[in-house]
Amino acid sequence: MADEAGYAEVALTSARQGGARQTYHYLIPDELRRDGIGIAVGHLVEVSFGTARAAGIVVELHDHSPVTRAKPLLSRLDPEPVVTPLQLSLAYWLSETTLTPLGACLALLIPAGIARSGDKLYTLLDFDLAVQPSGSTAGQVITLLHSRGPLRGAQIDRALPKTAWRPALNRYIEAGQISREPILNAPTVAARHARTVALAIAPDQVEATIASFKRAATSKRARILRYLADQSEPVETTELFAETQADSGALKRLADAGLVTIGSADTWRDPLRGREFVAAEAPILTPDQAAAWDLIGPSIHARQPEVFLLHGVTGSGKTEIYLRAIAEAIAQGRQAIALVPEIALVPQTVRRFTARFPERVALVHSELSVGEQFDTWRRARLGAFDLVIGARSALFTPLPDVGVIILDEEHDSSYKQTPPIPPPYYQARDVAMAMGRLFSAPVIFGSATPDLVTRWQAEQGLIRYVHLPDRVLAHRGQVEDQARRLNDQPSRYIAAETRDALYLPLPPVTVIDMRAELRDGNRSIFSRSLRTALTETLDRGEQALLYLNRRGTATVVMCRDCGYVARCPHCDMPLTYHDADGLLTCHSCNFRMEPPAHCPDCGSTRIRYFGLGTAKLEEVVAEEFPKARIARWDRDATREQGGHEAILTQFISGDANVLIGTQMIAKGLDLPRVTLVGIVLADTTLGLPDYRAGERAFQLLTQVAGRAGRSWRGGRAILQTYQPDHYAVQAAAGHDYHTFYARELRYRQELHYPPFTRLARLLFRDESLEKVQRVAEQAATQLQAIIAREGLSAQLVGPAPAFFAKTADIYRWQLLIKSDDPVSVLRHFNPAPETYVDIDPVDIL
DNA sequence: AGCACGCCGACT
DNA sequence: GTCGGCGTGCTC
Repeated sequence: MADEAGYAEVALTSARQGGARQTYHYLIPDELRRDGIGIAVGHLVEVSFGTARAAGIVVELHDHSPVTRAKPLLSRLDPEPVVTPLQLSLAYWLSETTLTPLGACLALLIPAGIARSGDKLYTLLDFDLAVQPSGSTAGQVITLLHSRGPLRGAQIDRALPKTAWRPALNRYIEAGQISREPILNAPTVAARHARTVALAIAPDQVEATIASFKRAATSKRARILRYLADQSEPVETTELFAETQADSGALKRLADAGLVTIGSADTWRDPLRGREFVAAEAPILTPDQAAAWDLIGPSIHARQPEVFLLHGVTGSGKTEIYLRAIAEAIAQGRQAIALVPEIALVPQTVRRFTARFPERVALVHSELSVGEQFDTWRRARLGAFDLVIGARSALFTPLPDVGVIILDEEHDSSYKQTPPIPPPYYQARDVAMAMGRLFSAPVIFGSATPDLVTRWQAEQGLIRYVHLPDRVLAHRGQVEDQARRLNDQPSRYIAAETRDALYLPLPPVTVIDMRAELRDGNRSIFSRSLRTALTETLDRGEQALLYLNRRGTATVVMCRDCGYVARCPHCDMPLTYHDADGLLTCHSCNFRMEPPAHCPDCGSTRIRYFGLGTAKLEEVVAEEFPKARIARWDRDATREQGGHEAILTQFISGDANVLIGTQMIAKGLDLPRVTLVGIVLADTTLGLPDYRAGERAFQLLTQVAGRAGRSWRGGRAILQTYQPDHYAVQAAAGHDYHTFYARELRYRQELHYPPFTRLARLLFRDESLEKVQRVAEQAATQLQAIIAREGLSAQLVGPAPAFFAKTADIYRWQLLIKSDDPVSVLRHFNPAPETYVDIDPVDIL
């Protein structure tokens, strides 16, 4: 066709070239324009880039090329476009708002396994060379190529690690003795096909056929035929062999005799396979929930791109609103996305959603295998799912028509992609809102402790605020049923009731001043109140949660005589002692060493272990509370004891009655038998030099305290601290979001922090302290010039060493930009390599 | 990632 | 006067 565009504009997605800032134009050759092929926007294509091959996505078609020498496009890698037009719009938006190359943004939208990388293929042409291999680098490569045949660069790298073999080959390549060709690696995933079997004869002929066998009724062949006679569809061979105890030999004989036909079928790798779902019915809404639904429901029905903040304490029934919203979107023939933090840790969350929507649900998070990610992506494209549950990356599932997007615990920091993983450093809340506009779909943010910025946006009228003030225990019938089985009297514990729903008070929180405990001569890690409460709880046969946000045994190892503190030689952070292996460990880079017997500075043997971690806490509880059966849930325990689910199951089943954990235990767990929460030390979160430290501490402490008393048995929390007057501690103890919000907002305004400005953070990294400082200072100079030239309103803070000034032998400096429009400030800034540009960072450590 | 271009030190 | 070190920037 004459009017067909002749050039494709391509954004490169290959891992290495994904950082290319521009897009590139390629000539579409005639053979790719013939019938049935064609190049369209969204196609994944192979191109030549420099001397390499690369993969990219077509983002636009043009009649003319802006460059004179456009290379030809080499091939189309997938017959279907891999991104939809809407997704492409989203990628442009992401690229502009995060200042990340378009190719890197598009790479988020396609499964890891199909974003192929380029390499070079090396072939030995002159076989005489191999006869006398020298010990040189080139000789080693020649020997390798001679014995193994043509190899890719990555294969030679693996055989000769840390060898500069590439330049050594140049003269052999020039002499025509070795060839070097650019190639594109094969995808690391593919559709999985399974062999299937079906009966080739009529089912009623089976018995007669079996009778004609020499060894009759019990043979493997007879079992196969009888099994297949009962099936209406072809059966996968693996299933057939498992069911009949037959093998491929017997099957082959049947196939050769023409009694069965062997076929092939696409099979899907499904992360939810094998889980049993118990369907649950929607309960009647409480009056508060009904009021909330009256606002949200019509918006979904009318396909309004509105954003709601659903503010409700733990247990106030937010999930029921989410489930209704999902049901409404599905009823419209659209799909829903529900994001939850820490999905890999919390199977409970998945169960609550899948119980209501047992069919057509997908689970998406980065811990899935490449094959599972690929298959989930393919099925989503085909419209096989109504609901996608997942971590922030689930936003990019290619659903045809998204009808609602839900972010549960919207304040959670896991919704922000953060260095050091590759960019774009996007905030899932912002992406969700952009998608809501693109799809014309409502977005629901839910939290008991909304992010200050979200709450402020609601106050400004940018987001609609919906409040669920009370905690719902459950519905009357359900509670009475449960209570009867447990021989308990629920009415004793219930504060108020309305219609069908029973309400619960929030657990009272007692703040314990640990300085006063010390003054009174109590040097234990347990205050007298917590000790008494824990004893009583265990005596009553109930469960307790002990929270401490530090792992290990002792967090500081110090010389009593000179004050020397054992520090990581690579990160300069104090080392933590772990009793499990008897080693000092760096929690930043995992460096380990034997604890010193003598002080390396003064030679003293008076080395003491201070500070408290979860491992030490476990020891102390075991010693002092004979009735305690302890489960510990932190990163160390998970590694040692085989996974999150095993530890949780131990506690939920009642095999353990005390759960000790770090912040993992704060997130989304519903543990109805917990009646006591002990916050062993609240201060660890408060001390960090970050403008969000107060907010993070408040959110964490409120969440942990909220784990208590989620059944009619009630509950309480005890919060131990050395800073009982800190406003975050006080507000968390009173479950008082509004006072915290007002106080924190005033502080942000005074110090000029978000939401009163926006931040961008430049993080510079280098092995040399001098160089990193120089690069940071040059960046500051360059930015000042840009700000002056463009007449922008922006303020630079720094450059200065970051709080974590050195990690794994890399020095870190940072520069903050405070501006209402940091993107404009940075748009013309050209960052040096190893510089992270993070707009709206969630922490500045 | 490669490869070219370019600007300073050790050699013919 | 030339070879070669690897810092910087470009690849349609």
